Amino acid sequence: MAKLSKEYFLNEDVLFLAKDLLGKKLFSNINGHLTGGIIVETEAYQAPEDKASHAFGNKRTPRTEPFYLEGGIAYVYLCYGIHNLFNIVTNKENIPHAILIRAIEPSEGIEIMLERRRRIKISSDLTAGPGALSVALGINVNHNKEDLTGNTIWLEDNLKVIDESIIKGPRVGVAYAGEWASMPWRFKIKDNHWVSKAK
DNA sequence: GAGTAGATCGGCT
DNA sequence: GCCGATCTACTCG
Repeated sequence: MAKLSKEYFLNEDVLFLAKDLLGKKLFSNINGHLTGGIIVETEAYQAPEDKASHAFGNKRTPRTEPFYLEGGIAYVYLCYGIHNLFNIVTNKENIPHAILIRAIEPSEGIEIMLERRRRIKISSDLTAGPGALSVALGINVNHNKEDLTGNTIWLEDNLKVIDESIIKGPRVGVAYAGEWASMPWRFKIKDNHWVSKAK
């Protein structure tokens, strides 16, 4: 399958991309271990308007720098002091859009992912939720600003998911963002076993 | 099965 | 010094 190109991530419509990424494959090749799966759940963050984004109001701090780079790179940050959350930066330079990958359906390197997650058996929560997914794929804050068209973390074209199979809903864990918290910018594949359990 | 506390630390005020 | 784009384990039933 074809690797997604730089141009793909430069698309100006982050909501389209968040939806379009469903069904595509996310891979990592870290320390010689190939792991990956099909994206089944995403969330779009579109600053500067979006109060739920770290780059709300074009805020610039060392942490938010990746948002302003050209699309096609990773934004990885530490949440709750424990979890590495993996985002894809999109759109042109200086437009702080990003997509949080919330869940994948494991396909490649399942043994490796089980080991990283310290699990014996595969279960539906292996890669469900942004923190869990990063552990399974071996992604951490060292991969911040990583080029997503290279050979460490990349995406590939795969299934086409039709609109009828996509559920839209409000994003998770962003209640502080007021009216922006209720925007239906979370997308997931309907009836998929591998989506996160978050409400 | 549902509900909740605790973990744990960088970023920002 | 406070708190977060979360997960797990543990309780109770």
